[in-house]
Formats: sequence, structure tokens, C-alpha cells
Amino acid sequence: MPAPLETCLSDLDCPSSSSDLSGFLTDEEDCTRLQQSAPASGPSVPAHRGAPAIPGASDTPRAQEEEQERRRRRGRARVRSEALLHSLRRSRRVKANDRERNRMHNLNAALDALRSVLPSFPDDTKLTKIETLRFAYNYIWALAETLRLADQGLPGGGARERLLPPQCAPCLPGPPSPASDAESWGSGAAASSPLSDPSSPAASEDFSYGLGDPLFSFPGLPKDLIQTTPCFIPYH
DNA sequence: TAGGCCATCTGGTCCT
DNA sequence: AGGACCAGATGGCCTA
Repeated sequence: MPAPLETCLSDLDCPSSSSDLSGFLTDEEDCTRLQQSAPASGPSVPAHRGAPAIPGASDTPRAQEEEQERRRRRGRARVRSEALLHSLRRSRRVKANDRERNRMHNLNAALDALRSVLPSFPDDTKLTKIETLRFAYNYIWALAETLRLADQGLPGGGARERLLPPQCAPCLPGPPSPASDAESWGSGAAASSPLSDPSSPAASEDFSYGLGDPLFSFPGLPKDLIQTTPCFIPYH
């Protein structure tokens, strides 16, 4: 069990490494100092290991003292090496944490952008992440169905082709399947949330958007919301 | 107070 | 080797 880092650093006779645990070194600094402090190559450690340079010399008290001093130096070098290795790992971990934090911030920004183009609720309640994804799925589906029905109703058809670029047509989803959605979206995570119904394809009470046509149904979405949001333009 | 949601940290894995 | 991505763990905050 290695000694705590603070203890290790306090034992070091290197003044520059004996303080400031909060300000971690750069990788370059760490690598350089790790190389300098390696037990086998450090300037304070003799090239020979274990056995005295002169056979039989360790019998004298002076030789024994020197041997003890060499051991102490090797011990300090090892401790310093471990501390710096710990510091190197720590600095890399801190960098990785920073990147991960930034990545999640970007992900949240994308979710906010997605929320901004979805119909908002009257009380300005912010959708949770899972609700946003579910709601977006349903919303896209509802819009696609609107286009499809518009296609059927317009003379000569072609509403979808006129309103969407060709590459979009194959991407449009089919109607949400409650069975498959139960698996793909998971269950129970937002089941108890008051906002889970609008975002859940598996909602029990669907609001039928339009003239009772199930293709217009938007699961759980309040009727007045649909009628007031500019994103929903009923097809006549 | 329990449960849900979220942010953050962390170690593992994969990719460039 | 370093970065991106992922999933698990943890703790804080909020609400019913």
C-alpha cells in the first residue's frame, strides 16, 4: 500500500515537487521529471545496486552508514517516482474529466436546440432528456403523417416531394409501434412524470389530432396545445 | 422521505 | 498515445 501522496511529497527533498497538489503538472513536465527521478538513473542514486562496490568493505561502520544512506536515497527516489506517476495519472484524469464535461455540455446544448424546435407547453415546463427524445420522435412522425395525408388529399399528389428534399423521404419513420417502443425506449423511467404522456408513444390516452383519424393522433398531446402551437398547422 | 432527474467523476473500450 | 464514447457510481436538488 503506497503512502498517501501528500506524505510522499512531503518526504521529497526536491523543493519544486513538495507542494501544490491542486495545480497539476503538464504531461511534458511530468514525463521529464519522471525520467529524471527514475531510481536507476537518478543523479542521487549510485549506479551499483545492493552489493558494496568493494567486497568486504561493508564490514566497517562507515561502509554500513554509506549503505544505509544509499538505501534511504533509493527509497526517496522510489517514493518520488510513485508520487510523480500518481500526479501524471491525476493530470490526465483531470483532462479527461474536462473533456467529458465539455462533451456532455455539447450534448445538452443539442438537446436544448431540439427542445427549441418542438412545440412548447403552456406552463413552459422543460422537457426532460428522455421526454425530449420521445416527443421529438412522435413529433416527426406526426409531421410525416401530415405530409402523407396531404399527399393523398392534394390533386396530383406530390406534397411530400414538393415539401421535402428527395433524400428525406426514406428517412421518415413509420408510425410508432407501442410494442417495439416499449423495448427501444425503455419503460418506467419517466412513467410517473406528468409529462411522460405527451412524449410516450405508448400513452394510454391519445389525443386524436384531426377528424378522429388515428393517423393524426399525437399520443397524449393536449388538444388546446396542438391548436395554439404554430408548429401544428391542421390540414384542411 | 422516497424517487426522479441531473451533473460529474471514473475506468474501460474503441478509434484515429 | 491521446481523444471520443460509453456505462456505472455517486451526490445534490427538487417534488409529491
